[in-house]
Amino acid sequence: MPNYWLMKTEPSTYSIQDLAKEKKKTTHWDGVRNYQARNFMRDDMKIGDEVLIYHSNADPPAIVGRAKIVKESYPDFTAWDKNDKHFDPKSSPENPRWFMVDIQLVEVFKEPLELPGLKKIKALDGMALLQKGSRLSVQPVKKKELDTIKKLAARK
DNA sequence: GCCAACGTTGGC
DNA sequence: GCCAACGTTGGC
Repeated sequence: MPNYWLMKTEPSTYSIQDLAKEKKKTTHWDGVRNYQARNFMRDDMKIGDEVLIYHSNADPPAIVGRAKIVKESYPDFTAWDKNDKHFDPKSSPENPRWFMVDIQLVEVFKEPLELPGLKKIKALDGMALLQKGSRLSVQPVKKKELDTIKKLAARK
């Protein structure tokens, strides 16, 4: 039983267009420093799981495409790098605190599904992304929600 | 740039 | 273990 996910990124830092330029369109999703998000990546993400990519702090914020998990969790080594923005002195190679997965781009939506529009879709009412105060950068998505998103993306 | 909603830290 | 202070996220 595959799972479905949504992962946020700030396009000014790393956008889906950046992902599209990567070798094999694959990247490691580093920098997550939230325990709940980490647990999803470390414990629940399996190869082949589908992922929606979301641009936060964008104008407007939007779901911009899809990816899939191609490598299951392993330690986020950027946490050990003093010069990294997400350096965490409490994480070490012996006792890693943070984890990441590799994802590969599947599709960049022709037109981004913008947040204000998504809010109007009844079928997405319960979606974690649309809940007030939801800040989780890695969150589960229900099958029904994923299907709705795919349909919306295909319609454009 | 503002600020509400969260998450984390650390004193007690 | 409580909770105030502080830091971060992210829409607007």
